[in-house]
Amino acid sequence: MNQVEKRKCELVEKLGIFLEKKEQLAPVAARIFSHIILTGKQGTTFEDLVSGLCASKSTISTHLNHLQGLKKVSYFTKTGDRKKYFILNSDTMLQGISNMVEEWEGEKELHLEVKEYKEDINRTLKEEDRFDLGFHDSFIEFLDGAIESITKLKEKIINHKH
Amino acid sequence: MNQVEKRKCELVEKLGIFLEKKEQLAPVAARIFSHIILTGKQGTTFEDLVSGLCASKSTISTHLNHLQGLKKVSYFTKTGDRKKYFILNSDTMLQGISNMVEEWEGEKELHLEVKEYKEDINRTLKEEDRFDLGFHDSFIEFLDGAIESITKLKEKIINHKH
DNA sequence: CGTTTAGTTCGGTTTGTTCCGAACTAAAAT
DNA sequence: ATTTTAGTTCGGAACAAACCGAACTAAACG
Repeated sequence: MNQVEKRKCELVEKLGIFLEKKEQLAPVAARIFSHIILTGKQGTTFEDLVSGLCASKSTISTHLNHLQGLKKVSYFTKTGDRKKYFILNSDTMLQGISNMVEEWEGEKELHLEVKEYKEDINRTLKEEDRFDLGFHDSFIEFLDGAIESITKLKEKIINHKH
Repeated sequence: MNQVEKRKCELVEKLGIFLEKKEQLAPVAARIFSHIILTGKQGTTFEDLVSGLCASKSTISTHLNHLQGLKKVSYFTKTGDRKKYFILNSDTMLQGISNMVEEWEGEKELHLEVKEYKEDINRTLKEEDRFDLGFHDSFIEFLDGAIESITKLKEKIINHKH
């Protein structure tokens, strides 16, 4: 293996570990995703993945289908060529951002619910046992800010594409 | 079980699921954490957890020690009382924020590394196969903004405490 | 028609996680 | 002194996840 390939492999592992957590994927699924990200527009074939990741055909098949189901990956074909060339789905980045927004909105809802619960309980407690609620307000404020700024990023990316 | 207890139980489950993902905890560990969060300053005893969460003593013991190891939970005691009263560690919120900052800084590093790799590879590719790099710059910009705004939140919380 | 290519499907093994029960400890209460 | 309280420790059961190999399909090639 040459230097470039080795560097790619290392980056696939590193990015794989990151994506495994962020996207909740199985190890090999995350590596497939990484490999496709780092190969780019030329596309990656099934065989590339089997040999590049040292995994069985069945494992690659299952996880690759899973990634396609999640709309993270798609493929193009070439005339007179039976292979599929897997590439990132064009809106994967936007999808990732939408997921972050959704997560944060869920987190905000939860903060509101917990805060409401604590407020109700506080009425039944004596002064010194009461919950502090300031943290919830600050955190919700922060989440609103984060949601706003990532929504701007989304716009920016959408505009940049045209 | 009365209405208030039932509401608490439901919220423990809901918050538990959230914390399980966010803090990478086992289900019962996340529920213990939730239960302690939702009990507040009065503190939760070992027995409260065993009966409230319907889990064995060994499970509670293991996970509670784990949470203490992570500095998420601590306890106070009362004179003439052998029980420990478990409460949130006072800086758990700040710790959570620090973790977010660290994660985002790691993500930024990774983006820079991937971008650098893509730039190097781009030199060897023909025009139409080259990677688009704009996304990385936009995302890094966003991360910088997010890091800045959560750092401000941290300051705010620290000041609020005095 | 037989063979190759490009995958898919299924059953099973391996590995890892999560929890429990039983036996234990150490201090306090009776 | 023995019982109770408040836990801890260890071995293993039960379940779930991740991966593999073998057998399969379906299209294209020779």
